Amino acid sequence: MLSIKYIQENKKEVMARLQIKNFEAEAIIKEAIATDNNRRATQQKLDTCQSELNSLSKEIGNLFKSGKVQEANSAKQKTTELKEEIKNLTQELSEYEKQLHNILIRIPNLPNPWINSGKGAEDNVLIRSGGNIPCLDDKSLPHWELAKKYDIIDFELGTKITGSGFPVYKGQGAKLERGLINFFLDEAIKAGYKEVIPPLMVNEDSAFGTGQLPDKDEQMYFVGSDNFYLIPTSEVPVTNIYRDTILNASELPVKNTSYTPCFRREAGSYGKDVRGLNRIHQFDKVEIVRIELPENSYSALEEMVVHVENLVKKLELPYRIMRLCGADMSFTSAMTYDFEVFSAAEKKWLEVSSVSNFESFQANRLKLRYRDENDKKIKLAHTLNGSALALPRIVAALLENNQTADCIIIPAALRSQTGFDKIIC
RNA sequence: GGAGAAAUGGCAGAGUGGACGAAUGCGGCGGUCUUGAAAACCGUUGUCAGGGCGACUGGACCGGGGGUUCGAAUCCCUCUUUCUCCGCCA
Repeated sequence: MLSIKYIQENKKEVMARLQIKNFEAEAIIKEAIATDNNRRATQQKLDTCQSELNSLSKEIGNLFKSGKVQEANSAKQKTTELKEEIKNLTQELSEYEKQLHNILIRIPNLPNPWINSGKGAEDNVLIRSGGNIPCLDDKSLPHWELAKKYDIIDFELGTKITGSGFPVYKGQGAKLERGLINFFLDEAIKAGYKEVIPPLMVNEDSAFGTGQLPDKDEQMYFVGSDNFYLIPTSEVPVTNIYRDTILNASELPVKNTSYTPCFRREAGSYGKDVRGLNRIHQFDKVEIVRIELPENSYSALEEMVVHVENLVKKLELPYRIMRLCGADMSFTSAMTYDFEVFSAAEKKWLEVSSVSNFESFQANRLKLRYRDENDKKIKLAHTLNGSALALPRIVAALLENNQTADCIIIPAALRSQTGFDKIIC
């Protein structure tokens, strides 16, 4: 959420930058400013009334003490009207606050000034690419068939137990999954991230804090009996560790990593890229989350990109890094890099990571602040996160790219984790 | 799940109707002393949204919400959380 103060002070700039996200801003910005002006005027009136009541109350107290009961009682009558007005103004103020809040949460984050607008995914900017795309012969199989051939991932069994999109990993498949999780966690810890294991369900406040609510509630599984949401990413619980917090500047940066399963309903995406592991309802992901001083957040973003790049390099996967254009960026992001790996049998680029700087957008919702060492003022921190990495599509690419006629070769970097160097029948 | 107790500033902990945004201690920050440090002493030290160019200024906040009252940290209702005991249990 953008802060209303910033909007008030930088109206033109805000509108211009929102345009880059193809967001029609003029009407809503005007509405926000008008509502804020009303809010402030109401608060001023209310403050005056309350001040009057306070001093009247003091007077009454003094009158009673000095035994002037008659005068005290007549003074009491004066408060009736004031109290009525205070009641009305309080209600009015809370109405304006609610209104303003409802407006502000509909305004997306400002894209970083470097970002070009674009029309969609086709306008994303290729930053770097690496690795070699393998040449597979005609008999190469897509990963879902490899999964069946080697009996390592069972989609039908998951459908029986739960429903579609809940695969069962078996034998070497399970070990590969666990090995990848350990590999990603170990790499993150080596890079200075602290591992945390958060709850897999969050309350409404947390889901709001990172921006999943109110708009994306249909993407999350909801446990109605307790009003909890199953996390769609560990970004939600891990970032919310710092909700309603004021950190000392010396505590920054905060660098956390966490492995969790992620749960996504994927409502509305049926039939689209859903074969095999490409889009499933429960999947494993290792996430990196950072809280930074504003002046450091972009160098942190670059560091995170390098970290993720090293992971795909070590896995020897062909990859490319795209910087998203305004039109393709998420509501909450100021700058996002997507990582894609090439899955050779499907002949498709698969998104395996998204690394974003949210600047102060999440922090404002979360009330995540720090004390500036120079002017001692409390300011919003910057939050960033990225997948490092999401497992299913990595597994898909590993299976497809490394297949031979009778086995699947495990990349060297992973063998100490899996304990085997190839998957066989 | 049953019974009881509690929730106050960074922490500990006082405060049961007005002078309390809140004693005191610890911690933090600044200073005096010291070659330096410690100790001692002095000062300072919450958040939120306002008004004012500013020095400042008035408002709200004692777990959340509601109520009683001229006036609430204090009384009442309700919710949440924590602790203790009992029951059940990985």
